[in-house]
Amino acid sequence: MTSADVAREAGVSRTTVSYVLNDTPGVSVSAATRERIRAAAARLGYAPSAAARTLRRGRSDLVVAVLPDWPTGPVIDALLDHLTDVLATRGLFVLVHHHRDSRDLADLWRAVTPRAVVGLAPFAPADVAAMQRAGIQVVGSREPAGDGTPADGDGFDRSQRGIGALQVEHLAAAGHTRVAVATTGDPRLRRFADARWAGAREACRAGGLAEPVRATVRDDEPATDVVAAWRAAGVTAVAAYNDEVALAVLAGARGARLAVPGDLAVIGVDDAPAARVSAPPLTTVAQPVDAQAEHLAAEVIAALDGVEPPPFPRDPAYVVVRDSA
Amino acid sequence: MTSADVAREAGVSRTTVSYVLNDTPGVSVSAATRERIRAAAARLGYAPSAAARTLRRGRSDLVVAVLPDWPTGPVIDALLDHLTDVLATRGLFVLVHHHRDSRDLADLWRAVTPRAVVGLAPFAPADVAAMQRAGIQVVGSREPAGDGTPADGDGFDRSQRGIGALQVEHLAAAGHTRVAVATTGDPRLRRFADARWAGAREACRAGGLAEPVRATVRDDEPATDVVAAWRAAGVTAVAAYNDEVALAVLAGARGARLAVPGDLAVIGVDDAPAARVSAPPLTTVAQPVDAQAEHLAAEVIAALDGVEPPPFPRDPAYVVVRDSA
DNA sequence: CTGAAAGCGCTTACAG
DNA sequence: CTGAAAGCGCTTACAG
Repeated sequence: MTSADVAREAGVSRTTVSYVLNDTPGVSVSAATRERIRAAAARLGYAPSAAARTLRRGRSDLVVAVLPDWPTGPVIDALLDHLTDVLATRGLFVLVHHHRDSRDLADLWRAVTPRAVVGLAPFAPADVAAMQRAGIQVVGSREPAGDGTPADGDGFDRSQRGIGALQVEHLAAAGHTRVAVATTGDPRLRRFADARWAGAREACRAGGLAEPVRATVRDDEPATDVVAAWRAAGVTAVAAYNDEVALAVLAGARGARLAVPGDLAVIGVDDAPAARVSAPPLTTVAQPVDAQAEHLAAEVIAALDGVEPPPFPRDPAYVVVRDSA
Repeated sequence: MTSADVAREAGVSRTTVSYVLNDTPGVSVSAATRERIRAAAARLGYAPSAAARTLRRGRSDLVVAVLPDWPTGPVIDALLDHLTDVLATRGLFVLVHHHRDSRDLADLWRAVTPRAVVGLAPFAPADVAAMQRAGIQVVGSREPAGDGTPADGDGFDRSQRGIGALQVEHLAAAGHTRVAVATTGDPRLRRFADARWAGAREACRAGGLAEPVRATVRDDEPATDVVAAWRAAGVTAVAAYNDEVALAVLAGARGARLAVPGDLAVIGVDDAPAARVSAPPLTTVAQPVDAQAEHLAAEVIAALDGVEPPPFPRDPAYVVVRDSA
């Protein structure tokens, strides 16, 4: 089923079929002919070949969003949701790929030839260079330098450090001076975890608190032992990597017979639904997902149009105060 | 940068370049020439045009997985993860699309021309027909008939009903006779929710329990009022749509000063990490994700190879007993 | 063992 | 207002 079939069926040339079906501006085709062509296309169930179109035009209508390896969560979901909507208005489709390694990535963009690749996971510099050489717009974060210097350009690390700082500042305002950071053991989230830890340390220093301690806390078992150890070390407040980790800390406090927030204050990140129904309800850091989603979409659009990306929104996170801290 | 450039650089024809770079079987090219071609390709950073290749071959290397609209969760994540791995061994890429409506779907597969489309969300029959007409393999669930007849072919409804039944059977075995179902209000999960409700009713009937009651429970606020109403109606056990809903029921029980499981037993679904750290730890229904992932991948492979799909695994869910029921 | 040529289906200058 | 023709980059019978 090709445009030639439609042309034959409608009694016109492929040229005219293409003009009409693409609404090519600047060509005048009689209303009757247009109607005839559309009817023929519909009757035959004609769908143009994306491959041929892409080959001819030199670009596809696809945008690939590359995610970090699992797990992702509701914030990324919302970002992609919005991106999908915004790009749909330009006739572009967002396809999500779950990233494994670099080899995979190169094969991927070669197999898709997308208009743009949006990275929610950081890309290696070599990957970025290769994609750009192939004419693909690359949006999103570069890998940070190995020396701990934050990656430039996207504000990602600044934003993540801000979250860690916000947690500590909230705890400090309540009078806590010995703070623990409950970090995630998931290696895929390392970059986030490290940035937040850095932010927490900076905030402790800036606020004159003791150097914070850091421990890995699993989200699938009560953190009883860790909580007991913290207690013994004089820790009175915990900044958790996310709400799930915070819930495990809450369970650990129950196990260690500690009152929350009396004996131990706990603050999470994400404002997940479960944070509202825990015992006690969880104080947490929320991110204005809408603003971040707007920003990401704007970045992609800017890249597609070849203009300067908008500035990263400044420290957009805020504390949702409930009962745990 | 085309294969012609590589040919010129290596001093051979495009034919030979194609043979060597694709490892076409049955052609003999001298090792020296092969080496020269590979070196030239590497030096020039040559990547074949996916569009041209797809056009020529008549099929791309892409498989699109269509998800239901948000949210998805860890089970689906694991399914896709495994599918990605398995298909990678055949040189195929899995790209995920988050489905909105039918219009969107048609545009999508036209823009991608994938080898197969895997539906984790149900497809409308017209969509399935159109894709098949375009030579795309369609794997996954059809929309169930409007009259409540389960969709045939994929075992989906049978499996979901089994989950609802399993919850009720566990509660009945503990002596409960008045059971409530806490369902989700999320319209995107309606199909799951309805199937599980049907399974719960069947199990009540089969077990000689009273007809169950059903209420919608949000996962982001304590279900205090609903729990109080159930209590007044003599309900002693709740089968929740998932663990998040179960957590909200737990919070409702706290709010209504009810002991769990003494006054009210609660059972969830998913065995999420949070189920292990709640107060009390949550009894829940787990699904052997690995088996389901195997099955989905096998289904896709079968469709690609044009052979009969393997049978759907039978009632694979099981109860994880903790303290809440 | 290697190359010239056809053709996948489309879009778009160009000619009429 | 409409059509014949070129060409996007690749693969693969076919000829040598």
